Amino acid sequence: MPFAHCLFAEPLASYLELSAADCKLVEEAASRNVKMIGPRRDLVSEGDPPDSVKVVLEGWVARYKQLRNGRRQILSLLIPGDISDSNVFVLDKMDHSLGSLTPVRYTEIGQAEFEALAASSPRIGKALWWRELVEISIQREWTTNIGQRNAYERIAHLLCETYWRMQVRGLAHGNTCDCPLTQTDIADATGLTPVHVNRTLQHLRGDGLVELRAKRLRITDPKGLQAAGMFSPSYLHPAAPPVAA
Amino acid sequence: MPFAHCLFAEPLASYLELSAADCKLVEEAASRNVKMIGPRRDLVSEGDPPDSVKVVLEGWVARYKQLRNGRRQILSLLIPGDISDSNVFVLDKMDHSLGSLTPVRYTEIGQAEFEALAASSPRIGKALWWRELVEISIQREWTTNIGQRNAYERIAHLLCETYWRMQVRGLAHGNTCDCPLTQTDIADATGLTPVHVNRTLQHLRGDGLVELRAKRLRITDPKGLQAAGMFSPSYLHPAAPPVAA
DNA sequence: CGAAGGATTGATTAGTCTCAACGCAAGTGG
DNA sequence: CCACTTGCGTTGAGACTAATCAATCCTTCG
Repeated sequence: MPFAHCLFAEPLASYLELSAADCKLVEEAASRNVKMIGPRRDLVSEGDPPDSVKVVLEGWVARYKQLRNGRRQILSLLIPGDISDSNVFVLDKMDHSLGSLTPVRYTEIGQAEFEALAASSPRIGKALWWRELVEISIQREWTTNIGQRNAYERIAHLLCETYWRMQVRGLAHGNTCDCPLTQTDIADATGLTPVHVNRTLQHLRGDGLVELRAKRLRITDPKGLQAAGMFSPSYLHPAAPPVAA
Repeated sequence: MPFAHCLFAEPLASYLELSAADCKLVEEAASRNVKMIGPRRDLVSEGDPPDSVKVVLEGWVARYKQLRNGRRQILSLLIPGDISDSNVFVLDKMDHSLGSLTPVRYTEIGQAEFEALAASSPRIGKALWWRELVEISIQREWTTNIGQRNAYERIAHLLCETYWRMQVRGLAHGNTCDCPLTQTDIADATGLTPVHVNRTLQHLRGDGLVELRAKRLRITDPKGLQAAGMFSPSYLHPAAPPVAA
């Protein structure tokens, strides 16, 4: 299944030069147990015992926490090719949920299979650690984004990061890419109100930096947007091409 | 060196029942290359190539990012027994810094030694993954804290978490523990201003929940503070005793 | 004793939230 | 094929949280 190969094995391979044999192992693991789910549904809910690692093949997934007072925080976005936490098995239960933003096609890899995969080659094991470190690195950047930047900067940063990640996966075309986020999603990801997100997006649009309409993101001024969001991609630790400038 | 044992090996051991032999390995790794550093100095700076894993033996360390506009975000706090990221070696360079808040005694474990340790026993490897997952879990909670809670709740949550972690390590006495954070540190950790932190602490104190004076934290109303901060320790995935109530 | 860092206070302003309404487009059922 | 529904985006007015600026106080320490 070339699709699974392209999106799961390749990001790992690009960093670590996995051997053809390694790639085959990864590819197989990611094509064994493919599932589909509709939009706005939980793949895993808080409290569930973690029983498998998920690999997103198609569509977007949000990692989020729901608070008792009704508010929710989106913690991260999983785009095609992303993996939910490696080795979650060592935890007793999920402290957050994974929910689809779109219809999603994904793979589940069980504990035994995952551990076999991780142990099958030192390079694969290392690649999985790398993915995990990049994930925590992104999480730290989000903490910083919400803690230190104002609405305008936050949203600019989020959109920059999103476009950048899509583009590294080969999912961008020119200055545009899919982006199924609603303004409410953006609000939940940035710690703002939907109303304020709306006004801020208008502001960004008015400044000629980005447009976000009909589930598509178009970056009209890449340099400007990066500057506005104080975005510097080093925290993504990419073995990757620079953004189209 | 029983101290290193107690603070580094034991947290791992408590979760995974490391064998005596495993403990010895961990203990040895953590006592080989001990260093000291004064307060308010960087152990590692952004941009440095990561060459070792650090284990905090004594004192507090903050993981932080410095922004160009002068603001800084404290990303997490390392208390005695904590490790900086396992396997950082797979990254090209640090995207944040580690700075001491107090005089700190710590250990550096180089790449070869660390990898040997991780591979020396499946239980140790698993324990290191567990630590890493707990760390990312805490980071997610911080994102949520800053994104969704107001100043009063944020600070209550931070102090709850801090006390809880200290107490799990055996570093609390009754309802008090050391806490070298200045109000400016708390501000940088919660995305607030020092001035507002000051007023909010007065508020918390006035409500009889906590006191923070002379580098000591005293929780005067544990239940109340947990409620105020919406604190529930499940995200710490503790194999641990409940907080003194 | 003087210096310096940290804590505290006051007055003012800015950024963001809240509440409430309305618009628009796509999908659905009669 | 049209009327209704529903989800999402947009707008306005007013309230409030937290930021800013600036000064003073307290404590610790050399």
